[in-house]
Amino acid sequence: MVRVRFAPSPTGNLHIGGGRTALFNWLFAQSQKGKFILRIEDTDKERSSKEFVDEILFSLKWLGFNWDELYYQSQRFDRYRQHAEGLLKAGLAYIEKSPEGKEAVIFKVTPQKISVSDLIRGQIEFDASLIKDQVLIKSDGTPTYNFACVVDDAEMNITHIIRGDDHISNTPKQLLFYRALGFPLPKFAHLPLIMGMDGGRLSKRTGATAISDYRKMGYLSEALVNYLLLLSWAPGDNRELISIKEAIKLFDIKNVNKTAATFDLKKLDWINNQYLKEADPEKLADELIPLLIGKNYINKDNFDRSYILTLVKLFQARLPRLNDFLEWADFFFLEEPVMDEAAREKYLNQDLSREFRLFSERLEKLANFDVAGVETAFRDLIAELGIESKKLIHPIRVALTGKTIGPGLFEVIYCLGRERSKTRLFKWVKN
RNA sequence: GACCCUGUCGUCUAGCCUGGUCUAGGACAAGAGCUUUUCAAGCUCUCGACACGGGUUCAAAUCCCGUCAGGGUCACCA
Repeated sequence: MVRVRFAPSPTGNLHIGGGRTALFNWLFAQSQKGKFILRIEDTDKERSSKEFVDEILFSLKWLGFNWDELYYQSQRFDRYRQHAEGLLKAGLAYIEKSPEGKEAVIFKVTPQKISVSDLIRGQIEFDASLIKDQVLIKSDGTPTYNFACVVDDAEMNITHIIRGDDHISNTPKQLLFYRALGFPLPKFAHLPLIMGMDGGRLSKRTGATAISDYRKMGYLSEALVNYLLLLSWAPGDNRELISIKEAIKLFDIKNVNKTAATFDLKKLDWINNQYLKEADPEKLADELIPLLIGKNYINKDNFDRSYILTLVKLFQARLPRLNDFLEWADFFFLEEPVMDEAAREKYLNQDLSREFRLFSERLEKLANFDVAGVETAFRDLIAELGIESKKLIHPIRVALTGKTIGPGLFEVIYCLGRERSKTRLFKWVKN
């Protein structure tokens, strides 16, 4: 039975790299019908916090990676201590006293060649004579990362260790512990790192790093997972949009790339838009409603859900991020549209009083105020005036929305309603 | 600096294992155009890569060696 684990340290939010490591572990477990274990590595009491634990758990759930078992290293100190004692008795470790008289347990490294067969990279050779003796138990009584990690992975029967590239150099040290402790060896797979657009480490300077930041910006978890998946794996048939279900069927750890990948927000935007197009408007509305309330665009206790649903449908196909709706559709919620000055300059710097008045009259007289009716009213008017439709369509859009871009004008007018449309047009009519 | 990993369009990648079908395919971005209504949507087109040098071979993106470049690790942090 395959058992993998994701072992974050609660010293910060779950970041993009961690999310991707969790994804590949979870995916591998699913594809092998194995178990996905979550282990919180909170041995550093100073830097760990409950808030980060909660945040990490929340983000993992949001991404859809549910775990089968959950452990905390802080609750297992006796296990590490016990194994350290064993190594001490076996003469494989020794005690070192600090000037204050505190004792640390140190592992004696014997020079030797060590080789690991990595599922992604193949054979990797190390020379243990370059590795110095390793601390197992620090003088404050807590275990070091590498030691706790080995004890846990062995006791939790982890069969495959899938983790970031940055752990390659920890591997020989851990291997030495496995041998000394007499534990069977798991298989290793080291994932390539994710880099920022500047080629360096993904950092806050080069963009958001926390998974939760992406959630707050309006990325769908399915889209983010799809993007992360593509960052070092491909199905091989040029497809880019892959549901997690398909990924489970197609995934093979051996096909994971070896090269570090650069995180490209533009591509994430594209993928997110693809998912937004197909998303259930009801769900999108659920996400948006609290945000609309927060902006005072709608009243918490009294709003028209079906109206919001209509607007979501109008915009969802063109949004890179769901939250862009707040800005792009603001004119539906504000008393007056926020006017883009450049747009006003370009389209409303002429006297269109006559045209706007005539159009308003047509809207007024409309028997069926629907999208088709609005369009007919408009087409009839420009035919009568003998002008090109674009001469009037852009100014009307700017007058109604304050923007030069947006959904089709007739749908906008229909959703805005007869009265609001007329009122906004009349603002530009001179008597 | 030492050790380790990696090197295909600006970016993500297919191809590499099992050399010829690769004058290297797809996607994002960028540029151009179309869409008798905009565009951040849609459609079409264009630009654009095998890091470099040797070798093996009839034949190399594919195999071997070297160089260079990028990244990672060298904590009583995880």
